Amino acid sequence: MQMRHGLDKYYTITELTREFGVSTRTLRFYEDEGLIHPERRGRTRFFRSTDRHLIKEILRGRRIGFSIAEIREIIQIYKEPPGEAGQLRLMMKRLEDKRTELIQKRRDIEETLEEMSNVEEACLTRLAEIGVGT
Amino acid sequence: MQMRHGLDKYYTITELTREFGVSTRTLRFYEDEGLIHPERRGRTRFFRSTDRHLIKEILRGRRIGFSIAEIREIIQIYKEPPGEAGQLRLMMKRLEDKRTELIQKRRDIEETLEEMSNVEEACLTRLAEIGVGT
DNA sequence: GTGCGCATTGACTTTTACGTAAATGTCGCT
DNA sequence: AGCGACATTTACGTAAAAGTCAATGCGCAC
Repeated sequence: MQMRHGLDKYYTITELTREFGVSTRTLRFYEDEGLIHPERRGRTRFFRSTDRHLIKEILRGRRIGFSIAEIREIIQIYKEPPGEAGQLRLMMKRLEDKRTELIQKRRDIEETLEEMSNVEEACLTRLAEIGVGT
Repeated sequence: MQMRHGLDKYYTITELTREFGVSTRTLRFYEDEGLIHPERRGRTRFFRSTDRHLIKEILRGRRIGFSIAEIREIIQIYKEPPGEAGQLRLMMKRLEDKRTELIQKRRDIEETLEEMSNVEEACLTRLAEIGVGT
């Protein structure tokens, strides 16, 4: 009995680099790091939609400021959630820590966005002043 | 005529490292990078409250993911907003870009927080299952 | 089959943001 | 004057995340 998933689209490496605005080096790097596992035909990589999805998540993690190690860990959790109670509890504690960190980060962003609005307004005012004299 | 600000508190480097949970190396590094300018008595640094405030902002920028160069630039803007119209317009464009980036980042964080909630819930369910058998 | 262009690989390099170690200075106390 | 506790300076180290470069391979259009 064979799994059949022939209808999944294949993506080439350059397609994905274009879609996500990253270099081929980056995607190969992620593969080296064990984050994605594109198939091969000869030496050429063929990416499944699952890889594409993973890449999306990796990039999101990157934007948030997660390290490769952290991202790998997260992916691992999705692939095989820990079964043992101690492991589970440990994981939940770390989740809690991460959550705190992210909430702080969100607050930081919000404060910064507000300040940026102020600066922008000041700029507009200043521009208007100058503009009058022009 | 002399400016008098004798009542400002001085902070030692270790006070600040303790308050902010960073190393002395980090604060000296920020000074080397021209982000802060503590005074000196002999070779010893004495930090004013303005430095302390700056450090707070620097660390916030760091948490958000700004590079030292970006942080320096932001500080610069606060110190002397550009006077010329072209400069102003350029700055506003870059502000706009940054804003977009930050908003994306905030969305990333929110998505991640949601997913974390899901994972956490799954963990709890799993724990309950195991717990029953224990 | 030859040339073209994209792919791949491996090795080396770079940048950022500090860490770390060693040697030396400084200050208050006794 | 000497001690201990911090501070400073200089210089080298390092980890993460790619960038860059050179050599080579593969497929296919002509």
